[in-house]
Amino acid sequence: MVAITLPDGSQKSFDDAVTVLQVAESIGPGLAKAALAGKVNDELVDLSYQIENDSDLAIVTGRDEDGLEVIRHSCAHLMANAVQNLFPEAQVTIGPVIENGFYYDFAYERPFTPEDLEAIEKEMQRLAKENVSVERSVLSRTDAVALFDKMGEKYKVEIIESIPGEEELSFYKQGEFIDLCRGPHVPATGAIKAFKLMSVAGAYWRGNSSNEMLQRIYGTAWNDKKDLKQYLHMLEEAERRDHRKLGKRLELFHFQEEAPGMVFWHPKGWEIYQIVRRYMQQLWKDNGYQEINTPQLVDYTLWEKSGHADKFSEEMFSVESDNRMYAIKPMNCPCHIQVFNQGLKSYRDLPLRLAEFGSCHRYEPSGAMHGLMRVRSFTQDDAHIFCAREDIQSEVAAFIELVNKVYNDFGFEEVLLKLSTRPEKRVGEDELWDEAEQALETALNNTRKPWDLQPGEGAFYGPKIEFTLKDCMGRHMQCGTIQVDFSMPGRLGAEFVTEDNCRATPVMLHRAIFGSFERFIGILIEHYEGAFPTWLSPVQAVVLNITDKQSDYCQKVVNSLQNKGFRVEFDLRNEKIGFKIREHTLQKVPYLLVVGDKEVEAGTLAVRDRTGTDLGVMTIDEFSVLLQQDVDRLGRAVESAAN
RNA sequence: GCUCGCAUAGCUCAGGCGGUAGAGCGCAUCAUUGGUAAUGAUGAGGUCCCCGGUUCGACUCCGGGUGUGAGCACCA
Repeated sequence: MVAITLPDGSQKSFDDAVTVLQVAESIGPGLAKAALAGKVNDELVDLSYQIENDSDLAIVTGRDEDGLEVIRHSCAHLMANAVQNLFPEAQVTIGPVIENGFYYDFAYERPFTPEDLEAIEKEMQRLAKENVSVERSVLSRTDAVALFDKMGEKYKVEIIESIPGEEELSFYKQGEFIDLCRGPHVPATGAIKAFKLMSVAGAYWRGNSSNEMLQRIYGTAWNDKKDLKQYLHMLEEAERRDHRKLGKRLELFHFQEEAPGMVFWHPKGWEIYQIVRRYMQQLWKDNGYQEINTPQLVDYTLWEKSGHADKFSEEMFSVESDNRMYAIKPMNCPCHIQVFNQGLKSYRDLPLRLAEFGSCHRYEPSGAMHGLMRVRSFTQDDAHIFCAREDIQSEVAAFIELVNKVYNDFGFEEVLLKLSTRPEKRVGEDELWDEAEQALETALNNTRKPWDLQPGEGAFYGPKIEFTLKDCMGRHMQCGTIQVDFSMPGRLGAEFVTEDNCRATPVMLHRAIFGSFERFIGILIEHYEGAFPTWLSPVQAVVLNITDKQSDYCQKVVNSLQNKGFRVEFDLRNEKIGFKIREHTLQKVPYLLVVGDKEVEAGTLAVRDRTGTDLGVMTIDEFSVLLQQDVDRLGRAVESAAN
C-alpha cells in the first residue's frame, strides 16, 4: 500500500508503487493532461517518477512557479536540440533557467546571427509540434564520459568530471538529442507551447574571463501564448521607460564622446538633481549629520595609507603635477577621517556624523557603463558615522528607519533588506565581527520586516546591510547601504579619548541612501516614466494663451505663481492651443493652465493635468492651494495624502 | 576589458551592387489670432564618427581607433 497525501490534505491509496502521472490520471484526465512534473515530499520529479512509499505529492502544471521552471528548462533543451540539428558541429555546455526564461551556451566556430536565431526558433517549433517524448535515464560516470567523449562533447565531459563522485548522473533524451541534466523535464516536447529566442551574446566558459568565449542564446518561455505576449509587452514598456531615451526627449541630460561615462546635465535635469539634493541636505540637518566638503584631488600617498592604491589603482584616475602624484578621489571616506582627525576627539563627541555630497571618479571598464546607471563621475550622498562599538546598533536602527522614509517619499513602497556577514578573507578579530553582526541583526529584527541573510558576502573590513528598492516594474535596484568598518579608522590614525582617559579607535559606519545621485535619478526617471510627481517636476505648470490678447495676464499668472515658489513657465507662441497642449503633455508637465478671454475677464485659469483630465476653472489662489497640496505629498501614494 | 552589432541633418531613421545623399519631426521666414494632443506655405541645414589602406574615384570595400547597444567579466 502506498498512501499519497495531496496538497489539500486529501489522501489516495494505491496497491503498489505508482508514478506521478498515474496519480494525476486517478484525479482526473484534465489534470493528467496538464501535468508536467510532480513534487514528492518537496522534491521536484518527473511525471514518470515511481513513488514507492507513503508520500506528499503535488502535481505540477504550467500554472505553478515550479511548472514554469520545468517548461523553461525543457525549452533550453529543446533549443540545444534544435541547434545541434542545424549546426551539428556546435557543442553544448550548460543551459540553466533564469528569470523569465533561460539560456544555453554553445561552443561554435562562429557567432550565431539573427538569421540563425530565426532558423533555430523554427526548428524548435517543429520539434515541439512533433511532440517528441523526453526520457530520463541514469548512467555510470564511466559510461557517461565515454558517451560524450564519443560525441565529441568535451565541455559535457568536463562538467561530468567536475560532479562529485557519489552523485547519480541522470540524462534526458528526446529523439537523437541527449543531455546531462538533473531534471525534471516535461514528458514530451509538445508541452512547450510559448517561447521566443531573444538575443545572442558572448559569455565566458564557467564565467571566467580567461576562458574561451561561448555563444549564449537567450530565450523566454511561458505556460501559454497569452503569458508570452504579456511578457513581451512588459519588455516594450521597459524600453519606453529607458532613462537614456527619456533623458533626451525630456531634455534632462546628455553624454558625448569627449567625456565618456560623465553626464552633461541640462537645465531641467539639473533642476531635478537640485531638488533631490536639497531634500537630502534637509534630511541630514534633521537627523544629526553635519555637512562637510573635501578635496577632489588628494596626494596618492593617502590612498596608499588607506589601502585603496593596492586594491583599486587600476580604477583610479590620477594626475601628475609639480612632480607629485594625485588621485581624483574614488570615494570620500579617507578624507572624512582627515576631518575627524583634526582636534582630539572625546567620547562625548561621538557619534559624529560627517556627510558630504561627495563627487567621485572611478575608471569603470568601458563595457560596464550604462547611461546614468553606471558612470565614471558621480556624486554620492555619503556620510560616515564615527562611533563607539556599543553605538553600532542604535545608529544602524536609526539609519534603517531613515532609508525607509526616504524611499517612501520618492514613491518606492517596497524595500528589501539584506545582511551580509563575514567573508573568509577579512580583517579584525572574530569577537569584533560577532558583536557587529549581532548589532546589525538586532537592528534588522527590530524593524519587524523580513530580511535576507547573505553569508560570506560582507566586505573584508566589516559586515553590511544593503537596501534594495523595487520599482514600478518590480525590478530590484540596490541603492542604500550601511557598512561597519573596523579597519580604515585604525589605518588612518583616527582615535578618541574614552571615559576612563584612554585612547580608542572609533568604529566607522559608511552609509548612503541614494548611492549615487546619477543612478538614483536614472531609477526615478524609469520608475515614473518621466512623469515625475509634482514636487520633482522641473516644470510644474505651463500657462498657455489662446491668442496674444491674453499675454499680459499670462505673465501676471506666472509671476504670481513663481513668487509663491512654484516652477511655472508660459508658452505664448503663436500656435494653436491644441498644439501647445500636445507639446507640454508630451513633456509631461503636471499642470497646463489655459487662458483665453473668459479667464482674463474672470481672473481665473482653466486647469488641465498631463493625463488629459479637465480639472475645471479656478482662481490663481485656488490653483496654488491645489499645487501646494500636490507638492507636499511628495512621491507618496495619492490615498495616503488625499486632502 | 572580452564577444557580437551599430555610428548618415538638431532628433528619429531611410538609402545606395564604389560615381559626394533623402524623409518626417525640429529650426528660420511669411501668412494665419485660434478654446483643450500636430494650421499652411517657403527656406536653411550634411567632413555620411575619426585615422590609414585599396581604387581613376570611398559615405559605401579593407585595417586600426573612438563612442555606443546587448550580453559576459567587473562594481571599494
